[in-house]
Amino acid sequence: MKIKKSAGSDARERILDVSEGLFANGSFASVSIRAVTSKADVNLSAVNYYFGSKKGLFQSVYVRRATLMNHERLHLLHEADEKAQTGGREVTLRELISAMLTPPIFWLCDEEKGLSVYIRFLARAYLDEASDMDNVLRQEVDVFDRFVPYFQKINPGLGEEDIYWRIHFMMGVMHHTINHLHRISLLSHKACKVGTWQETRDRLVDFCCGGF
Amino acid sequence: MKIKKSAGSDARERILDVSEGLFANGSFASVSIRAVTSKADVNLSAVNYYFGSKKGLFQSVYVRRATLMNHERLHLLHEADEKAQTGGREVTLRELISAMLTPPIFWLCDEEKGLSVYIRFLARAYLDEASDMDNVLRQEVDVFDRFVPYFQKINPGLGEEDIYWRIHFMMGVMHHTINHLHRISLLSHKACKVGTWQETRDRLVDFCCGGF
DNA sequence: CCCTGTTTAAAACATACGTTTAGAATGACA
DNA sequence: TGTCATTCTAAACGTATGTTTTAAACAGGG
Repeated sequence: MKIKKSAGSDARERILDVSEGLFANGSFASVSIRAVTSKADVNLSAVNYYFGSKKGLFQSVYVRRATLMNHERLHLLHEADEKAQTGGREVTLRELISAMLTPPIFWLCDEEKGLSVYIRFLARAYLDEASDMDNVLRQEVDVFDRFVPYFQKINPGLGEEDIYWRIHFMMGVMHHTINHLHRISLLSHKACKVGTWQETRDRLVDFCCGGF
Repeated sequence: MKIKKSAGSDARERILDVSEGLFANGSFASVSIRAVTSKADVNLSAVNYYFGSKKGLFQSVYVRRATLMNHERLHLLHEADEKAQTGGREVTLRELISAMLTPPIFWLCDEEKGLSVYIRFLARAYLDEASDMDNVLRQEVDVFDRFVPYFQKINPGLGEEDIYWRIHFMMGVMHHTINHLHRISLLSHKACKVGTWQETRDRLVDFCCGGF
């Protein structure tokens, strides 16, 4: 049950990398510790040694990058706020939505750094009961709370309830886009191709701006 | 490997009902045949007897209701088309979107008939690699194809590609709404409550109409 | 009634799973 | 160099899994 947090050898990191990938493609139950350890080229007991349990591993995969992503969101919000203040105007709806969606979409499309895997992991983790995702959400909720006043300033007619519903919907579009990006070509009989991440992000932001 | 299709005893139906519920709440791998059979109060071997395998069971759960739902969608489309023709006008965007979203949302919120369980099952099945969902999608794709000309007539400026992207986004909002309906109250600090299905549907359709 | 096909039942099979244990290797520091 | 905590390894444990097998119960028509 003891969970090590000290500066791990690279074995620990390798386990996180590998399991992040496997959890991104399969459900919690369908990914076995043995699959993880053999692919990470570490001993079977390493997972239990470093993370205490399979569930501990899963949560560690989440934690490793979550804070950074939400930090990026707040950074973009802050940037937009500053730019608006110096320009003597309000933050635009598009800036707000873009601040929320750009980090995950950007990460998603950045194959090089392996962040894309994490995003797919995240989107899947939302649905998996095995991972205690209410705690996960709480971190995101805190971030979204910071956005709410801006939405209200832009559209004073909107109640808090309306705003939360729409944020909720937005996350829906995003997670679905993430999880089914490859399927757009099937759905469209190959008419659609997945382009750059900016293209995807713009389409998504367009859609969400319209929704708001 | 033989799959029975004849008029089954109610054991077969009971297995479908129970596993539909279990698969709606957990991943394919996390639901065991033993959990299904014991809850359905049938013998362990019944699943393999009736459906050949666990995967066969999963697909049978899907097939049992899929055709009906897509039929409802087409029926609503047809209805809207007729009403428009007699009125001497075009089918509206809202009618189109409503035709696509109403059946699943309606089913989702109809606790009585147990259809809601199927919708949650469906939304989850989209993400589960264990179930060969490309075949599943093909059935939906055929239905959506019937909608495309209408979208084009409403907005001739839109290319096929744009339309498929937006349909894709719409499905995203819907599946997310379905899977996380209970979470809206957490996200909003209990400001939002889940009301009637019409209310949910209207919010959803509003959002999607805006997106289009 | 017996025969035939279908359905249910119990048991066993082989394998895969998460976890634990006991000990070897390693490396830092005295 | 010897000590000690940390890291890694190999093996085993107990349990749960999907599936198969064998045979019993059942139903309907000749």
